[in-house]
Amino acid sequence: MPNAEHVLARLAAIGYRETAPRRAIVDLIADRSSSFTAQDLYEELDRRGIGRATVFRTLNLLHDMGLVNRIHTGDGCHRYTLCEPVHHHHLVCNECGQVFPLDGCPVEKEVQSAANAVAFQILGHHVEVFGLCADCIPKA
Amino acid sequence: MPNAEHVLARLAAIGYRETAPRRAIVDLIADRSSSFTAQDLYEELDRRGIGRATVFRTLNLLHDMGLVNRIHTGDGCHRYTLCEPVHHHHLVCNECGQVFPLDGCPVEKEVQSAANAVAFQILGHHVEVFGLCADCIPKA
DNA sequence: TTTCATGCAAATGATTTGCAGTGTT
DNA sequence: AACACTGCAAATCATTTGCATGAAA
Repeated sequence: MPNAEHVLARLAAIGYRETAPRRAIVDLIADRSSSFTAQDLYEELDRRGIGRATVFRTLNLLHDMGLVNRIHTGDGCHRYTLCEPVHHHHLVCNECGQVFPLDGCPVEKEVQSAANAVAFQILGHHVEVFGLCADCIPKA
Repeated sequence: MPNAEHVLARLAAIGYRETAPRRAIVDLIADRSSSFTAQDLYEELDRRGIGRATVFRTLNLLHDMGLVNRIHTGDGCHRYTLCEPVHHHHLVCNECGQVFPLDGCPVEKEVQSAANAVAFQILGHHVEVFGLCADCIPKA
């Protein structure tokens, strides 16, 4: 669970500048225990004068560096989580966005033999498991 | 591998009308061996006077009925495949969109115990494995 | 003839981009 | 002083929606 300072340090190490907006965004992300959307962050940051574009740009930067995880939901937008750069997936609650990490990856080995059979070179994969967390089951 | 007539019949059975645009769309889909986007279909169908909205509406209908599979790619839009309504996933080529079905599902059992541990109710999941097919490896 | 489906164009919503000004190094 | 970074607004892109017309039952 990388904290805000750690993330900023990583950025600086690669030559990115430590700016106030980036710090604000990373701080905000570090506080979240569950997943969030770009819009969630923007609603907070808009008041502080930080633009939408900066939110998206920073999120992309963090994602490219492997510091945040991008979750492909079905509803048109993405959710993000701040997490360790170890390959894993999540259970994602449809209602509140809370995430529960899954240990290991059920896909990698299982699929490799099928790929070999057709000479397919696997470059990556997405797995998203969605449903309702214990808190939200009553509401539905 | 459901053919066009079969799909139309399924629609009719539930009370949907058999219209010329729907027939054209389903025919076009049935001809594709690989995956396609809504845009792919629209480029063909536009000439025949079929509107973009109808393409999306029909694709949604077919997807809701489980007659096409929706693939969540990273690049902002969806890909679709016509396939049997049995739960499975695919290898998807980043270059040409060709798909290779995977037998079985590596996720369902593997993840259930983790879900039970936190009283999470699984409603569904996405799995997309992407990479390069044998034909496209040389190009990259 | 009643109801569903269509095409069109405008609306939406998430994300990106151009650009001139600003803050970091 | 260079140049990366920012906010803003306009631009994209995929997809949806409102509405009046046209076709299927």
